[in-house]
Amino acid sequence: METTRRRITQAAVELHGRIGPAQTTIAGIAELAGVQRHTVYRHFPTEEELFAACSSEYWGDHPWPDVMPWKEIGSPSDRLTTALTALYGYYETVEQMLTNALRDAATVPLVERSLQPFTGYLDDVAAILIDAYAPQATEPVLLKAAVHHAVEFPTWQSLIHRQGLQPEVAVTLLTRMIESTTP
Amino acid sequence: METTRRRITQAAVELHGRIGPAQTTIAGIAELAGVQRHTVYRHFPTEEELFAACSSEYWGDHPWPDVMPWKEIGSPSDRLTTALTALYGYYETVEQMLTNALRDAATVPLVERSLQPFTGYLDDVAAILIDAYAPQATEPVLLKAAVHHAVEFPTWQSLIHRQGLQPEVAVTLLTRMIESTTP
DNA sequence: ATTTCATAGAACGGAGCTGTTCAATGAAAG
DNA sequence: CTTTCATTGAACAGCTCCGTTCTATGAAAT
Repeated sequence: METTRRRITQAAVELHGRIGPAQTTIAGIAELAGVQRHTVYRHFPTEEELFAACSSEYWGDHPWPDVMPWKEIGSPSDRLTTALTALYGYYETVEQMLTNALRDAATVPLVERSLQPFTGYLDDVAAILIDAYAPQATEPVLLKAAVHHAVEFPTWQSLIHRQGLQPEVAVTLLTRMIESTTP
Repeated sequence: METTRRRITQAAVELHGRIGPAQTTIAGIAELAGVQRHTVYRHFPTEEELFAACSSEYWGDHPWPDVMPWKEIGSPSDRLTTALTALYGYYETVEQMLTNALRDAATVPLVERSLQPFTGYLDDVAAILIDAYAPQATEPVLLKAAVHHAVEFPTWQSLIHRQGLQPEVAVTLLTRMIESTTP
């Protein structure tokens, strides 16, 4: 039955967000799903398939901000502000999961693999932002580093959570950093 | 015997740096120290005492850069550059341990407690740097956030490792970000 | 009406870790 | 020389997880 499968992946996603993938056990998933451990193994013979199902499930529910509209924005500053604001709004909604997943990626190889599409997306975002500034860039290395840094989730965590900035203020600060690398 | 105790704490520190505190087991420590598990329990009845011994051992071997000289530097820019450069050099030497400890702090309460002195040190550093700029600061909130962000280990990780910047270049970039908050 | 199949429920052996206990060894201190 | 004490080595019960196996139930498909 399809509903059983979904209850399992939903339970897994729930636990990944609550305690993190590293601490999530098959036993825990089965219990939360109200299912026998055995049943989990039937649907997902390998952890790999389970992780894949979780990724689909989660990213399906939390799609990344669409980058297409940003490409239409000619002004580098506007493009940057728009993209960063959207991205930071998105981070608010996926905070728990990203916090746990990025933390556990270092210890659980499967988690790192599951994050690769997201990492690729961030690289795309960064490339689009860099492109806008590229023509006038006098320090391309610094520009690239600054944009990639701005786009990362740990940077959002630092500025928003630990430094207590409002998202718009954080965007302002990072915009200044990035634009300090262009004339 | 005192040497046994030190072999135990050294083994523990070694494992904390290699695989992280969260994955470090008493059994593993005993084995690496070439000692019976029992012996570990004798010297450190509670995990708390073991962690305390590890902290002393590690911070003793890797003392934080002295902040006193920085207070003598009148120029805010010079003070900032000097301090950040020293701090970033220090981060190179404690990278593994900080990477693991900060990651595991979220899941192992004892690790978080052990890190509090270090966190306090970073706050001191930030305060000293902010002080230098404070008189001319027109946006104190931004200034404070920027300095705290610059001083954090995750920021160093991002700029140095993931963005691939040279330390001096990273310092330059962050200096610009910070100084963009003052006239 | 019968077969098929997903699931429940229970159990197995194996692994790794925990904290504790016991007896044996050996070295240093009195 | 004798006592004290740190350490060894081995064992115990306990816990949680793993992956697998068996039987039983029940519902849906044919």
